[in-house]
Amino acid sequence: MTVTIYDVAREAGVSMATVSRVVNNNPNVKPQTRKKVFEAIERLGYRPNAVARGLASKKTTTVGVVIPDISNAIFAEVARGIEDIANMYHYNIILCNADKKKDKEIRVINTLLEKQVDGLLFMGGTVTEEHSQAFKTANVPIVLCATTDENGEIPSVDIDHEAAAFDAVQVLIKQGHTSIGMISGTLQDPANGYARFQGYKRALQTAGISYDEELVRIGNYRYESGVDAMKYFLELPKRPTAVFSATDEMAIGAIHCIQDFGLKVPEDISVISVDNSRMASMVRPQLTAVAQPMYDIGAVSMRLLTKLMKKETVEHAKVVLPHEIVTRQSVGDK
Amino acid sequence: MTVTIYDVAREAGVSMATVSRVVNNNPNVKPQTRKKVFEAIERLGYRPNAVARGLASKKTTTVGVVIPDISNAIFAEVARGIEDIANMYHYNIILCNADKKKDKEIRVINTLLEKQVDGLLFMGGTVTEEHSQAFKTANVPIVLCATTDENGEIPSVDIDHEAAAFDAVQVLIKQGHTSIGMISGTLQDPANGYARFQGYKRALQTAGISYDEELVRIGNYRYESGVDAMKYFLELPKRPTAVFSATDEMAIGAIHCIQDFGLKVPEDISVISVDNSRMASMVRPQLTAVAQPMYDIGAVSMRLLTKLMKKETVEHAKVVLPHEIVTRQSVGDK
DNA sequence: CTGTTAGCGCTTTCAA
DNA sequence: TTGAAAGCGCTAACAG
Repeated sequence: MTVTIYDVAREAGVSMATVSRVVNNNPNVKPQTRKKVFEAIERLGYRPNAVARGLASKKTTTVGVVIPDISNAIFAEVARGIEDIANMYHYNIILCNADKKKDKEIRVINTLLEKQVDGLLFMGGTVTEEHSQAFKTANVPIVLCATTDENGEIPSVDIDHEAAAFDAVQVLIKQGHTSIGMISGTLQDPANGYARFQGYKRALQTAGISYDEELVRIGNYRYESGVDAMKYFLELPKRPTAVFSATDEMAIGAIHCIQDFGLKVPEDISVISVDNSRMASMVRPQLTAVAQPMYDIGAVSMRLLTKLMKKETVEHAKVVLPHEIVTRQSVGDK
Repeated sequence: MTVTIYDVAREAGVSMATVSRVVNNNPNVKPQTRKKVFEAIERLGYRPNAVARGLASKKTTTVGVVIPDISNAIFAEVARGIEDIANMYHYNIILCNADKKKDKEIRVINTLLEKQVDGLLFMGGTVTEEHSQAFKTANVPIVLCATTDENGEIPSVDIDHEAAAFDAVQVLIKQGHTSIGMISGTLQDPANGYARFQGYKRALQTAGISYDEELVRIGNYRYESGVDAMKYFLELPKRPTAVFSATDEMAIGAIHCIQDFGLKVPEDISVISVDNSRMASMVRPQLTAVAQPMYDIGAVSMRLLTKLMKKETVEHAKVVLPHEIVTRQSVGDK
């Protein structure tokens, strides 16, 4: 039924070892022999069995990717960066959605490890003690992607979320705004939630603006929650003149909410966010945002993982990618 | 270093076979023995090696997924449907982007087959003879996802793209429009391109409207190409009063182009599309669209694949999922 | 209910 | 430059 390396060996009149060498591009094979083997392979339609190879060589050329939700544009972009680089280095990726749920994350990490992945890319919610524990029992390298661990022991690739938020709010402040609302993610989320909120507070503080908790609403990163948060702000007796959103999608919700209310962006209210997904230029007015290089985060973390898997020494196991402000049309003077 | 089933057997004072039974939930094990084994597993921190298991059992509980581009929202949604169901049936997925490029597709199909996936989900451009050939040499089931093959030999899950387009254009016609532009995908793309274009033409014909090739522009599914196409229409001496776009994203580009031009949607020009991605409700006016159930296409195709992998007999190997019109605000009277 | 024993298809010394 | 042979860690008859 299935053609094995042994069949090829017999057909070509050589040993299994020789066929193996040919298949693996080992130079120690006489060209003539190589040719014979290739012909036999062709004739028999031989297809190497990667599972058997994996068992014998203890390498699967497969890496595991734990992702919150592939249907989220932001993560999908990271995934694409990962896959492109993986592909370049001849790795395949096993993708697992874990929805930032700790239990699910731990479960898939173990499954992935059972499948003998050569490395693991983890993109999730908080990295708890339990996560670290699971990582420790893996004897393959792990890279955190778009997250970091508190104690900074695990290699990671991310942006500085706090600074990104700080910079975004600074843009608003520079335009003269002093009443600045924030649509935040859950504070349980260390990167997209908590850190960005901290950046917001620090920017306010630096500018000598007092923090008003009435001006902070927690959303769930989705469009609708941006709409809801904005609705709340608009009904405030003294509503903010600018809003900082933790994500593009909520920002777009906010913009539409403002427009539906009969006000204009940025004339009446300015809006800025962090992300700069493709959607940012797909709204009117186009969204000014701090760009988070999602594709690069994926690509760089995969590249880092390849180095780790090859046991190359890496100087910077904690890489912080730069973010930048992309000025479009949603921010104006106070 | 690594603890194997043999180590567990020794530790528990039983044979490998018994450990294997315990690990695989085989009922033929005395509860007491089972307990002993579990304790040994716990004590040693044993983690079954899925690669060895795969080699011995000839099953990897892994399926391959060939996808055009995971960073495209539409496909990401399908992927999520696939993964959710895969997960439910204890399969993992190896994800490969192939950008609808034939060579790349063939290449990843072979890699996936080498990795001994238990089944394959193919989402791509055209299914050529070469594809069929590659599928034939696989001795695992294949399901086409959001595509179909011409001769209809391969199981598949998709919507009726021609009918979806027909229905969309009908909506416009019913509102009295007779001058209807189309922003199409490339006609090389059988499903999203050609079929939708055919549906457009048939709707026109059915309504007795003559086809005018000036009113058809080919885009690349992206926002910008929607803008460009619409710009072209707006400059026409006699511009259309309604536009049918093959995808949401191009439709949104068209809407913004119309608005930037100083006209209103739907008062001046109506816009409808096929997709109904989350973005459809993230524009003003919200987009009326024919909904393509992407998540379901993924879920159903994965479900179908599980049946095929279990060698269950399936009555309908060609499933056509229903589409529906989601009326929002972008379509009005002529 | 449990153990013995062949493999699964390949890589990798080691020797020639 | 090539071959022989010993595993890799597990499953799956088969026997008891």
